Amino acid sequence: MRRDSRLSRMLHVLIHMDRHYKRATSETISKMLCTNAVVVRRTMAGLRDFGYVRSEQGHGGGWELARGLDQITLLDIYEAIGKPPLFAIGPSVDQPECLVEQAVDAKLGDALKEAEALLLERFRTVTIADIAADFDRRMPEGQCNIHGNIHAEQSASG
Amino acid sequence: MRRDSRLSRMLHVLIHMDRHYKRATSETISKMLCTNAVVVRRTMAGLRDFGYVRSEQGHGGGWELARGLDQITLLDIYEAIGKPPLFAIGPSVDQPECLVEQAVDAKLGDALKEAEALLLERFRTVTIADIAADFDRRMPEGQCNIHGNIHAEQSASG
DNA sequence: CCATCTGTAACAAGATAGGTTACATGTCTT
DNA sequence: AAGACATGTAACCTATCTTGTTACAGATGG
Ligand code: FES
Ligand code: FES
Repeated sequence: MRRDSRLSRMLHVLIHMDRHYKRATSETISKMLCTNAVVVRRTMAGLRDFGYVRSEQGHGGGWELARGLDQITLLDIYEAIGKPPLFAIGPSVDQPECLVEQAVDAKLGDALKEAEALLLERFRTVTIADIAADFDRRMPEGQCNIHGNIHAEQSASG
Repeated sequence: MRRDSRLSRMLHVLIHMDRHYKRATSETISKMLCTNAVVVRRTMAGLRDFGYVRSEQGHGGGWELARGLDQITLLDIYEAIGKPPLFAIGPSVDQPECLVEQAVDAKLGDALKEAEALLLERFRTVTIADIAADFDRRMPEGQCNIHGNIHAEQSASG
């Protein structure tokens, strides 16, 4: 597989949980994300450990939000999924002996650090509620009907 | 392997070619980069196609610079190696139907685009000569002795 | 007890950079 | 012309990482 999509996926599911579900099972979430329930548990385990969601086992269990979307930033989720590497390029060795390579990696590292700082600053200042507000602008009715069957089934049982 | 190191490697070798060699074979370069001669040819083929280096076959052949290091930017080399993806994170699907996911990817994409623009701007404004100047500050004698045997052998024959 | 969940280990699949082997082609020396 | 030397390139393997899948243990409530 190519690029790590865990951050995007977790933002997606958190907004759906806030808007459409009180509580959702890994199975339900896996259908939204077009993936497997084990992948959902694996990824959301980090969010649970950081206190952004709660999980309950057994009959009637599942996942639910532990705080409001305005209290969670993109940076929070990025850290909760384990701070995966942001960049796909980098030096070939960690501690090069060659002074030329040291100079190359230093200059390249400066540019990467600047870009990383900018990216993480954006992550820090954007809450998931901000993204949900963008969703509201795209769909004023507040209802996304692509997986309407799942939503209906849940809101009937919830 | 983890992160694409072709940009770093090409910058490294171009500076060595400017400072220590008139002409270098793929074999010699592969020893500098601790890799294989075929990998060197494969990667430098892009630089040749863009006119930054020349290659000559046959006896006495090899690679040489086609222009001064002050005439080559990091962006030039990044493009010459085929513009590999810069980021290791991204959305899970290209054209999501779900409006929530569209909002997530749009917001995430904005942050990534900003960081990418900054990174490419740095690449555009830094020449390889700038990096070589940093090398001079680290090693005023202008000689890196780690692979001194290779350098000596080349400057004797060259 | 049993159905329903999460938690987790173990392994397979898919993608990509990099390493390796093999061979064709071009070029200089003798 | 012969042979050494060097690039050009295809083909295949390896390493690593995210994701997908199967299997099973443990918790929970009817
Ligand atoms: S995932 Fe958004 S409506 Fe189904
Ligand atoms: S690679 Fe820099 S001295 Fe050998």
